[in-house]
Amino acid sequence: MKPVTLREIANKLNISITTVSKALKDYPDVSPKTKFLVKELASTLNYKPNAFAVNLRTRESKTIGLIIPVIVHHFFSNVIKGIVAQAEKKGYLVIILQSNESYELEKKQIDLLMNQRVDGIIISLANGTIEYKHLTDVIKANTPLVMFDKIAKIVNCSKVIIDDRKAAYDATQHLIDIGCRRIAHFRGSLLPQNSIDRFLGYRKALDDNGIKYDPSLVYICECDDNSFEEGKENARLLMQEHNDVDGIFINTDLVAIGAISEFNDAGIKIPEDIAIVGFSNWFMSSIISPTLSTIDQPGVKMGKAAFKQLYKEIKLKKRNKPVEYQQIVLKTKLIQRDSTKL
Amino acid sequence: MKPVTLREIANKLNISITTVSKALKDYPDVSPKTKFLVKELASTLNYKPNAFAVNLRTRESKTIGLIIPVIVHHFFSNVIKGIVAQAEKKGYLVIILQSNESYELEKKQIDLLMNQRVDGIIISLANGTIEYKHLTDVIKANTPLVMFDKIAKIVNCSKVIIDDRKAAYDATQHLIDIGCRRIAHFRGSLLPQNSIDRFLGYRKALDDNGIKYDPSLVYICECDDNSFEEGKENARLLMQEHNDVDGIFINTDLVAIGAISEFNDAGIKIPEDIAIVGFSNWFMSSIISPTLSTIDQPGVKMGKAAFKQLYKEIKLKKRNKPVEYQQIVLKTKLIQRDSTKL
DNA sequence: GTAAATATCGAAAACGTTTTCGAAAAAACC
DNA sequence: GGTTTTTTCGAAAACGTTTTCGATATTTAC
Repeated sequence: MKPVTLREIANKLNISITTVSKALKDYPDVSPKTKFLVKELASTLNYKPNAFAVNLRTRESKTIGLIIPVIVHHFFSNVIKGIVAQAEKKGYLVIILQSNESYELEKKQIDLLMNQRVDGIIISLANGTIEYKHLTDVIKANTPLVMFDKIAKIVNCSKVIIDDRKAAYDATQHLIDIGCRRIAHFRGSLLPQNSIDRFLGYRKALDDNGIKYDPSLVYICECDDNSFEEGKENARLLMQEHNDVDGIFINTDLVAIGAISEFNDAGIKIPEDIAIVGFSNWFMSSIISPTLSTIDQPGVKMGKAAFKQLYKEIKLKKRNKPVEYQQIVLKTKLIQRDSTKL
Repeated sequence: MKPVTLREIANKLNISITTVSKALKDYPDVSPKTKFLVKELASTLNYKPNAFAVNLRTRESKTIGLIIPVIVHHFFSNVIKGIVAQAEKKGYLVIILQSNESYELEKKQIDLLMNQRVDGIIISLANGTIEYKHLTDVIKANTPLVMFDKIAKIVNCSKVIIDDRKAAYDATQHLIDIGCRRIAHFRGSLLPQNSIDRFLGYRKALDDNGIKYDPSLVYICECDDNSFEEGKENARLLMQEHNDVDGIFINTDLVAIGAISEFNDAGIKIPEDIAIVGFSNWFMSSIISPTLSTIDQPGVKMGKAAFKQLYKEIKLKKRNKPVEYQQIVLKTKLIQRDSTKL
């Protein structure tokens, strides 16, 4: 009933706890014979070391924390998948928390994870996060921290991202290439770095093609959730305010899909009347009608890369070696589908 | 740098560790004055108890394990969301593992969680799971276990499910109500209980309406993953083998969406030529064209219910009280959309 | 045969907490 | 004032492991 301990094994073999422990870990100062006996008995008794005791002693929890804004998003659940898979390979468990895009919750969760003495933390910031003290505190406490996707440039730690600016540039250039000249942009929330970068990429593409930037064509949403509804709402506004727009670059696929749905209902033809490019390559985008052109953002790969970097830093820290923070930039690619096939 | 311990607080105040510990936990045998001093110092030093030490002593980890077949599924990520949210309310953390529908992995992961001494486990079985020893072992070890969605009827523990049989009956009856007479069924994998139940519901509805059951209209997929591709493949087969079918009840929305996509490509009209009902109410189903009629399966609610039950059992176990296992059945409802609007 | 080197073991401290139990001090009672 | 009760504290054991270091026992060297 109760889990087996070293003591029990020691008692049954009439040897000390010390020797049992050493035998199991192949210390050189225990004879082959006792090693054999110990290992055999341990396996028949199905001995499993008590993780708490080990952790207390070694100050390693073999556990990492992951904080993401929302779980129910194709991109994020892919990242989770990548992280969990990679972590398991290295014998690490992952504690997942959802910040719900709330700065306050995010702070509390960081606290929780630190109290749990996780070996490292991977995080994608909430849109509402404007201060970074809780993050620098993690670094000060010497706990490895890796940020991905929604990062804070100012915080000094490793990051796994895509080149949002370039991706947005590509998306906008694509719209221009197929003949769009009045191009709107749904940029979502104002704050997060990737929202900013995508906006800048959009603007740069306009500039480089001699198209005048019109601020009234940029739709911001303070709603903090990049939702389907946001897409519908923005599309409605756009139809009222600008009936001359012939292309839109939209921050996130889900929002783009909301817009498509609204345009479909309103009888506006995609791509003939308005061409649309989304962002992230949600699975959904390939089955909506018309199918949505988008930027492929490799979620699983990002998750794996983030864990790998974290793992590296955990190991370095253990050996008291200096770590140098990496900025890992993953490749994206434009996927053309029907929403931009003129 | 190093985390603060009870000892440090004790030293600074010139009192014993015991008293510090008691003061922080409001034991009655410490004076209000020292309580005040201790608490004040603890908060200025930002003292946080070492979770390992606490756990080692109290044999409570305040952590639960969650094993699900796939994270990147709308239904499952909603369940995760429900569990994580509810757990956080009670101060519990969730370790999430993905079995990838593999029995072997599932076994290993149960082992991992047990070694971590989690306080309880919530699981949705892999399709490949045919033996249940790893699960009964959990129960034997006196660790609360709650199964949801994909359960094993034979295992004696609490379960959170929907009435798959009734839901499937409703879906099939709906097809009959709108005039379908040759109704196929894509049942997915053979093994899991809900696949069986949905099939039985389908069959019962046929029986009750005097429609002869034709085994050749039931499409099984051994591919173990309920995918979009499975839907396309089955749709192709169906078109070759049975051009008289006028309705399909499909095990999962994602598969249904694959089928819709294939039918769309083949120029088969939905619902005029074939009406379709899916299962689960993925978000995607409301935006595909035609929109998909389906059974709403409340993921977040299931997650919350599962955690609540687990929590109850953890508390009961702690007080050495007997627990009685619950079978919680959540309500589903049919959502009619365009794929069955004749 | 003695000295030195090696092989094998175990006692004990430590990780940071919680809780039992007894002791000392203070207060209450007669 | 002496006894009892109450308040307040701390020593110590315990949770299960890891690791240091010293103690035997055995082998090797001469």
